[in-house]
Amino acid sequence: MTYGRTDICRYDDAVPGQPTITLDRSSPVPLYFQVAAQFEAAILSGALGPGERIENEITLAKDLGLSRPTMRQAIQVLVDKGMLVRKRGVGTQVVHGKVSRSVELTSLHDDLTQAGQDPRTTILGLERVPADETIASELQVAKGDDVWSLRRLRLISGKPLALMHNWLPVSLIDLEAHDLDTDGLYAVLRRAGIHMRVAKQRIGAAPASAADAKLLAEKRGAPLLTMQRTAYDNAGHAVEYGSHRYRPDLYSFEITLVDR
Amino acid sequence: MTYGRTDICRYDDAVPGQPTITLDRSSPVPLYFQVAAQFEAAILSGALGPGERIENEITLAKDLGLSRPTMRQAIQVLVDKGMLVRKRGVGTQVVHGKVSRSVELTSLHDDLTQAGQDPRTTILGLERVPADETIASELQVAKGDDVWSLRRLRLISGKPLALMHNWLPVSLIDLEAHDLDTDGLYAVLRRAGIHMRVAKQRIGAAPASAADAKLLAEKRGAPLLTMQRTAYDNAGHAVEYGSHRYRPDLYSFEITLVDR
DNA sequence: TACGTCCATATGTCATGACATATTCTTGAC
DNA sequence: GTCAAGAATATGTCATGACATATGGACGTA
Repeated sequence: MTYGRTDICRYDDAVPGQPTITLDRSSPVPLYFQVAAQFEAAILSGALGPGERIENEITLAKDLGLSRPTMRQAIQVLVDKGMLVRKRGVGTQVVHGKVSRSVELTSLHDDLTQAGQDPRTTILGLERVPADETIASELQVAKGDDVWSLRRLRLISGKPLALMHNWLPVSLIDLEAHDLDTDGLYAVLRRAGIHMRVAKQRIGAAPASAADAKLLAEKRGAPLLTMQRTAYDNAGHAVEYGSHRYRPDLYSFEITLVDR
Repeated sequence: MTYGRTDICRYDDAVPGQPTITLDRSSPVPLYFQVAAQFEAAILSGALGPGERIENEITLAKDLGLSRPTMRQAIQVLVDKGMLVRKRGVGTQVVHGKVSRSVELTSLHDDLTQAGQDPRTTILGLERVPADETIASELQVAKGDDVWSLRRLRLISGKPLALMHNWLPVSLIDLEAHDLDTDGLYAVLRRAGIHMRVAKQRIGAAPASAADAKLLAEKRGAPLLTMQRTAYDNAGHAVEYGSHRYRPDLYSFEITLVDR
């Protein structure tokens, strides 16, 4: 059997509950990713329920016309996401418990948009300022060097949700306030060809200062959820440092941990 | 060249900065894991500094007598941990910025012990109680079924750090208070042959209640960091549900996110 | 009936080989 | 001297094959 550039392989499983997988070998999207995405969709849609076992790797690979390593790689993607659990000698099954999207390398704006909300943003300030000790260290620039300072208030359904303060190296990008009105910071960076690769976050809690309280419509001293994040690009250079405050009644962090 | 059961391969690189890797093919520890662990040690010790490039996969594999997929798998472990960054056509390098241990599937007790602290625990209560709606749903048992209810106060250097409330299915294990005096809950579970595989956490903030405040030596209404966690074992069954409160001046969560 | 052994099953680990593609450097032409 | 084409390099993806090992059930024996 020979595969042309536009071959499409379909695999209709007779077993009820097993999803229908479609492969497009002409697509630039890797095969393992195509398989993983379709299994993920099946799990999220409920076609594959919690605890349900999927076909074994070898059979799946054969039916789809793939090698076992490729099939394994596809399954591994979902195991890493905490959606599937492998049991040696037994098989692979969907995890119990409701599957929720885990914390990924996205901005708050992305998160909210994907959740079907309609986030709005007020720019409180965009200016170039000299980096203090902390900012210089996080962004790997010299103390006193100019950096962007961006302060924003994020609103959801008209209610203030988060107070965000970001710092970026001026060498990286020319920020314009009107770009940030409609899109999130990360969307602007992506358009400029800057892609995040690694980020380190610290999540804590702190009382609202008088200024915080006024902007977030809370009382002074009220508990706020805080997050500091430093993000790095492909080259490993610091791209952004942010210090944010969230209203805890409107926002929380969800994380899925997988032991390997 | 033939490998016996006790062969030891060593690889001394002439390039400064490249770590010395020792392989033990008689060990039950997978080869890729041995390689990854030694690279990780080299990075954490500073022998491999931020931004430093490591040898390419093919050369490394050849020098160590491994296949490329195995070498790749070893590197992938550290890429997943956010310690290495791959750049196609260029090479693999250590990420910039200080490398910190990311949030893993460990308990607070494990975290503190590893950090060289000396955590102490006070058991506030250990009893069997009927599960309410929330607990029953999280632990996948019927509402009203008996579950363990465990309340503990964690202290560090004599200061109260966290107030922890855990629920576990009674069918899982027989909990004894004296076991929990010295070790953490997760250590007790591990000894009983119960291994966590996946956990879902939600991190937020809330004001201290009067009872919280008294136990944590804070004022009523003071901000507390909160975390709810449900952990699942190999089989995908819920093992533990916990609702915890932390003093934000003494504890925060650190997370490393990696985009793939 | 209870227990232990054996076997089928499915994932875990590892080797070899091949081609695709992004990146960077070098070389050559205008 | 500058820019573009091409070569070198290194990771990304995929196929094939083999053996190791944990799990669970079936079968046989005491």
